Amino acid sequence: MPGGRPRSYDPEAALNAAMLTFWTQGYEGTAMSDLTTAMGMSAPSVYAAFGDKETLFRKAVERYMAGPGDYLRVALDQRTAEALARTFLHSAVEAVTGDDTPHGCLIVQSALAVNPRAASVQEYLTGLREDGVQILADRLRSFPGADGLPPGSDPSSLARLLVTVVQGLAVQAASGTERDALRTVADQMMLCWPRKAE
Amino acid sequence: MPGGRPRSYDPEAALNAAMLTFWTQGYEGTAMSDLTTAMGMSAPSVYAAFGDKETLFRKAVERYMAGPGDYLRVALDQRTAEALARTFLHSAVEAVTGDDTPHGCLIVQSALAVNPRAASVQEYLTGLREDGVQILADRLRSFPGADGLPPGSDPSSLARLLVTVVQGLAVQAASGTERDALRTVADQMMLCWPRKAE
DNA sequence: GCAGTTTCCTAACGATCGTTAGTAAACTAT
DNA sequence: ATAGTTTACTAACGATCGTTAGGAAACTGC
Repeated sequence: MPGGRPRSYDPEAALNAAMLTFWTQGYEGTAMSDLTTAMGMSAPSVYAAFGDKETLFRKAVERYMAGPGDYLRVALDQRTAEALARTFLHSAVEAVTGDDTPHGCLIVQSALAVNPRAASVQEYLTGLREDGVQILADRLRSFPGADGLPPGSDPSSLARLLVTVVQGLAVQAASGTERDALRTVADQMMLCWPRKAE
Repeated sequence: MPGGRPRSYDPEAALNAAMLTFWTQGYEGTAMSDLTTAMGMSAPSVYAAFGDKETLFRKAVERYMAGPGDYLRVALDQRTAEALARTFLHSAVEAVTGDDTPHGCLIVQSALAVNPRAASVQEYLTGLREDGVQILADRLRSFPGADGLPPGSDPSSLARLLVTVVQGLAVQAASGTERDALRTVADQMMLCWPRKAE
């Protein structure tokens, strides 16, 4: 089983560079020439290794969601509904204003301003975000007794409100709003999170 | 003073068509060919009448903010802080899920996924959104006594929270989330709006 | 040495991007 | 009619878009 010419790039590092570029500029705002420059590869090598632009984008999104974009996971591991909300908001703030990463959220960044030609990408991303709402609502419902929401609260509505706030945070982070301002938003949101009357 | 050949288009209607196109596809997602088709004009006529793409975009934004995008104005006219918040959220929901208009917000739609080449457009839109936060905060501070916020509340934080929620609403509306789901988000937000203890 | 295999890159593909000469057409005033 | 003025349109500009032939280069096994 012969070996052939060895690769001159690191696939992990190349995919990471592609992810960072999409994260900064969004799907449509990123040109193949931007990607080849960032990845340090020629265009034919990119196509051979990762497929066309949309396929590469989906791989970059998967990597994002398994890494810096996985701020939902930490929240789901919390033991009370309130801790879930607080953790979700604050880890989102940190994630969208990271010192070593682009500001904003790759998913939100690529979801808007979409040309009809890229409709399949938009649908893909919308699905991911709606999945998030569902997962969050299910988890809010799952807490037993005192760990859960106070009686009368609507888990779906609260889940969607949380996701809405996080998307707004992502918009502002991408526009340059300071991390501290966004922390204040998260705190303000938690000030009015529903609690049991004591 | 001679007249010359008469115009064969209505400048008002043409600018309106351009606004709707940018609203749907964002600044970068809209090609000049999309605009000429929607406006019913040839490219040279568009350039003669409105200038280049960025100039036309700014005129479209001005028109948007004076018309369907002016949901802040109604809120500022309210007589209490709580009514302001409620009106802002609900008129935003209606505006971003209009039956006769594209879904989403033109400003948010064009603010993300921006190629470095269009940086000037991004700065312009960010400025508009930060202006909104400031205006909202000032108005929240301006209500006298019982009409205003309860003691201990931070007008700036609440203003930014409101804008954050509205931006999240715009993201979801553009992605196809139903109007009723967004109304629920607005209601849920108002359920936890700070009130005086009674 | 010589196949066989895999990756490399230069160069180009057709399509579309935003933009603009250059000219024909339609009006008013003399 | 004719000159003057304004608008409309065809056709093209150079640049960039995403994508791909086609062939040289670098490895393994014989």
